[in-house]
Amino acid sequence: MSFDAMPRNGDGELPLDEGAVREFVGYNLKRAYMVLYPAAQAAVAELDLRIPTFSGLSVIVRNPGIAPSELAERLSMERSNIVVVIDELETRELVTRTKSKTDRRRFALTATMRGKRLLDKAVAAIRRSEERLLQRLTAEEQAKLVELLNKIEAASTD
Amino acid sequence: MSFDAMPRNGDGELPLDEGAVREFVGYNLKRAYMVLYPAAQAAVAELDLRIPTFSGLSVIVRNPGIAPSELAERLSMERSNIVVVIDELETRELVTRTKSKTDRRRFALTATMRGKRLLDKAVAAIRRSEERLLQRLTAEEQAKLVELLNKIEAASTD
DNA sequence: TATTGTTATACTCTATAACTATA
DNA sequence: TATAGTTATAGAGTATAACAATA
Repeated sequence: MSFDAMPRNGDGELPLDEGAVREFVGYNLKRAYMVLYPAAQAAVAELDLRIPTFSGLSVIVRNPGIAPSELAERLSMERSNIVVVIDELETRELVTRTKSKTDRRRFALTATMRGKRLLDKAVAAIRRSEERLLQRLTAEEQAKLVELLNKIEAASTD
Repeated sequence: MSFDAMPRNGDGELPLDEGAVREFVGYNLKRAYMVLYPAAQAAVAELDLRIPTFSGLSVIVRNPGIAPSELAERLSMERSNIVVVIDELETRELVTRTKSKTDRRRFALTATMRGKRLLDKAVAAIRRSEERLLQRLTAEEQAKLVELLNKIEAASTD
């Protein structure tokens, strides 16, 4: 059984149908992402960070000596775009770039104390943002959500 | 109890830590989105459609006579960007733009038979794409995922 | 030859400002 | 005065191509 769409009178009185897009997981994913992303963006903007720069810093802090190409792969970013991120971090003295001794093509990236401290602030800011926006989800639901999202991510290598 | 990050030797032998970004729902959301989105993009590209254009068509088909501004609100897009979408759809004769009689500022958008047929093909193409990428999720898991995503989306009005 | 870092450039989606015609 | 559609433009994130230095 099916229903034909009802013609509209142009006055906006009838409720709008969502359209076929709603059937897709990808669309629902995007709509949720568009809630969390701008909020996280605003949170780190107060610390003069962009999201890609924050992400880069967060990986460098946990992996002292990491090379730009490794960082790029870890974040699924292009090397050319990672360069810009590292430039930002180095200019602000949040990260140091030192030449590798074993392979002189490479750089070793290390977070400064200042970088670590700023990361802590940024993490706290995004946490506050997500806490507010994820209020309707229990801790179990949030864990389940991440689990399901990670299954999709893992499917990319199939 | 905590562990200090282990310094790297620069040869890429040690496994890389994910970084603090992984704790955030937003990051996991993005990673999953970056799997589904390019796949959907490739699917509709075979029909010479962009994702925003496909989305617009899908809403117009289900809401004959809808106005551009209503379409923009339904898809959370700017009116200025919706104009481009409608231009594409009208040029390809997938949608007709006719002046409203009750309010001459408005247009009534209606999908042509050709538009409806193309939408069916596009929907089928994205379905195939998602079926492949969501294989690791049961139907119940997919439903649960959408439910949780929609809770996040609903939080944007809090 | 292949890889690392780099630069320059282009592309997509999204956002903002200003204009016109109608209301 | 407010709204609908429109145009032009800018922004952010991402992607591609080419190059020098090094392996």
